[in-house]
Amino acid sequence: MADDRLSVIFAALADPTRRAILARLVEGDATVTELAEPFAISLPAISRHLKVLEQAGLITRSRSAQWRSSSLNPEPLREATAWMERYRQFWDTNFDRLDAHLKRMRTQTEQNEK
Amino acid sequence: MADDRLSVIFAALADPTRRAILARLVEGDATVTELAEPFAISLPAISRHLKVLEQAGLITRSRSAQWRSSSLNPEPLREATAWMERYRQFWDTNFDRLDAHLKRMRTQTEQNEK
DNA sequence: TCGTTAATTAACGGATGCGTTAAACATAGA
DNA sequence: TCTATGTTTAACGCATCCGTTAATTAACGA
Repeated sequence: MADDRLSVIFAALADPTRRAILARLVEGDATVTELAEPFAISLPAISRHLKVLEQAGLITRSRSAQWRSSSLNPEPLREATAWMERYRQFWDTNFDRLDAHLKRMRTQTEQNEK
Repeated sequence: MADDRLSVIFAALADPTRRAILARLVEGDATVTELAEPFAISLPAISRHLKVLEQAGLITRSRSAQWRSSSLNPEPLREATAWMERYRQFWDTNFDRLDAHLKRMRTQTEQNEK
């Protein structure tokens, strides 16, 4: 896999188990065992998923005694959506209104600066 | 890779060459050869990337004589952003979507003007 | 029909992804 | 210190991804 940041983020999201883990973390921090509970896969597998999420910056982890707590850090999702926003005009008709509005504002600003 | 729709979409986006192809298609439909031109990889490799994008629904293809034209279909991006939107409240405390969008657009515009 | 152009498919190699089980590590606590 | 608990690392198997080159398919056009 390419190691640029966006690729790492999208790759992390391309697994349903990892997306489910993120969804679970919305409800609050959780330990590895807690996160593993809903899934029919081994603990080491979950551990690896968490590593992937951590490397993508989607979670941060803290240790307290022998427990490793994961917490959600959705900032990378902002980057990912920012990338996709560039395509919004192709599916979102509201964008046209917004874009027109923006253009008007810019024109206005430019005139003000003259 | 899991074969659910979101996984397929995110996996398709997890490659910089494929994202570059999508970016190129914003400017209009293109043939395989045209799409391959900026890259230092072989035509068959591009052909496979296009297949991945097509299976993710991100492009549609038409044939005219011996040319296969690709055109952008960003609908899957809407699905992907829809999934991510559920996390927006965690990164955008102001939650002023319009404002954020305008800010992004302005930045982009400024960069384009440089 | 033959040659040219456009694109895909076939066959292969190497890297990575995702799962497993077994072993190791880290900490708490009797 | 010994044991239990939580988690990670090691080692492996198998599937998939991503690239290559060579061969094949498809359509045009002299």
